Amino acid sequence: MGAEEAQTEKLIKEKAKNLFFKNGFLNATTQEIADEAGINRALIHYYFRSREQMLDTILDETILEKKEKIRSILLSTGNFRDKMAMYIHTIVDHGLTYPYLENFIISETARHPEKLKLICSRDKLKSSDLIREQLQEEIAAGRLAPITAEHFMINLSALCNYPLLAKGVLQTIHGMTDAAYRKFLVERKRVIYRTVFNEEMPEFPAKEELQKRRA
Amino acid sequence: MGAEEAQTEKLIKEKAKNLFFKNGFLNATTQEIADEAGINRALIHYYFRSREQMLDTILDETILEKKEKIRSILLSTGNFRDKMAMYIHTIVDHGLTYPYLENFIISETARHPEKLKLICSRDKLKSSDLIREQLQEEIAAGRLAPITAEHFMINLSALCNYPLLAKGVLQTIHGMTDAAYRKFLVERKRVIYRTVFNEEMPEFPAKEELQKRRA
DNA sequence: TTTGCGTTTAACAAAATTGTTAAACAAAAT
DNA sequence: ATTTTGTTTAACAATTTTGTTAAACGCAAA
Repeated sequence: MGAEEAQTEKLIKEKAKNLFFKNGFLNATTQEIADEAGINRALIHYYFRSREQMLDTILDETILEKKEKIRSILLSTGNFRDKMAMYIHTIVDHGLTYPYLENFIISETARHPEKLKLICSRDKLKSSDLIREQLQEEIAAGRLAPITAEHFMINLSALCNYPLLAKGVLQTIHGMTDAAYRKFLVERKRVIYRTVFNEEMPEFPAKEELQKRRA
Repeated sequence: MGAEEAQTEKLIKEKAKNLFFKNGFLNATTQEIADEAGINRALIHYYFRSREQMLDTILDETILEKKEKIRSILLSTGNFRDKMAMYIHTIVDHGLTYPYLENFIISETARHPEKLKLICSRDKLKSSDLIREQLQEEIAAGRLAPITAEHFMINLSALCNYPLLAKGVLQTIHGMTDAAYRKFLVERKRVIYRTVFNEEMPEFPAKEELQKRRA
């Protein structure tokens, strides 16, 4: 053993994440997950006790991962616009991996509001709180039209997340292949920045810088 | 019967729509729907043959209703910005009734892509096609920063729909009651207009005008 | 009244999904 | 070699969910 210790458990989580967050199969059965991972269905119960508990685990992990990325950007030193550019990059790139994550959160928590409360109660500061001060500076300096931190943050979330959420719909309407969709998302980074700030996105953050952050 | 002819069928559809599109119970069972409508489960099969077919019916109806509203606005005569203001009003107001509709579409069609193709194939023109000409005029006249019709329309969709999609999440994070959420959505109409056009939203469309359109 | 028709129901059947258990298996420790 | 420990499996049981059917009901027309 040793080497394979948590191997299978990891494999199951990985494949489940793919089904739910990458392919948007919101109602994947334990059997389908087992098939995807090439293992027996009972194994899922061996490692996670129940389907429910496995779901909670992978959801928790994935949300935490994304939230950590966001926090580290919003809490970093640096000027406001660069931070926001970084935010856009990070969210959109994350969405390239897990386009349906937000969608999953939304429907999962519609059914189990207590889970959402638990998730939210863990971080004391909302992301809008983390940008409020710098945002107000920007506005005071006349570099940005007046807007509350909440609306600003929701604008940004909306512009970044919606194209991910609606992946299937957008691809079908505009007849995009997967490659075309990826290209479209990359374009969108600039569009989002322009829409929010009404000016071109600076080249920073450089790709190497992004790589570092992502690691 | 006569009077009660399609009474029950309508009731079932109504209640199902509430469960799915208003409350976000994406996996509501036929039993839950029956309970909600205060009728026997078998009735649902009597009227719709199967759960699947009932789902298709109410989804079709609701999408069509929303698309008709959008089309009538985009195809109406009138200047570009007023149309867009009307669009924002309409989408957000529709979302007050059915916040989880988009969410439902997304996850339903992730599982059954052929349904999405069917829905999309019915209208030959995408909404981005309907605004392209006027949008380009605005840009040519220097009243709007250059942007493709696709990105513009997706920006608008994102800003309008995301706060609806994420209703539960937003309410929980910001501790909003239902009343507070409604107020927030109304505020957002102006925010969206400002974000897209970088200027205040005109008072038009007047409330009466909106009422007429909605009817 | 009773006949007929659409509606509604309860009871049953079938299928799908989840959860459990005991036994087989493999690799490391004794 | 055999015992131990953790892993994997197949077979079974329980539950949930969907779909079917035959009979009861109520109202309108004959």
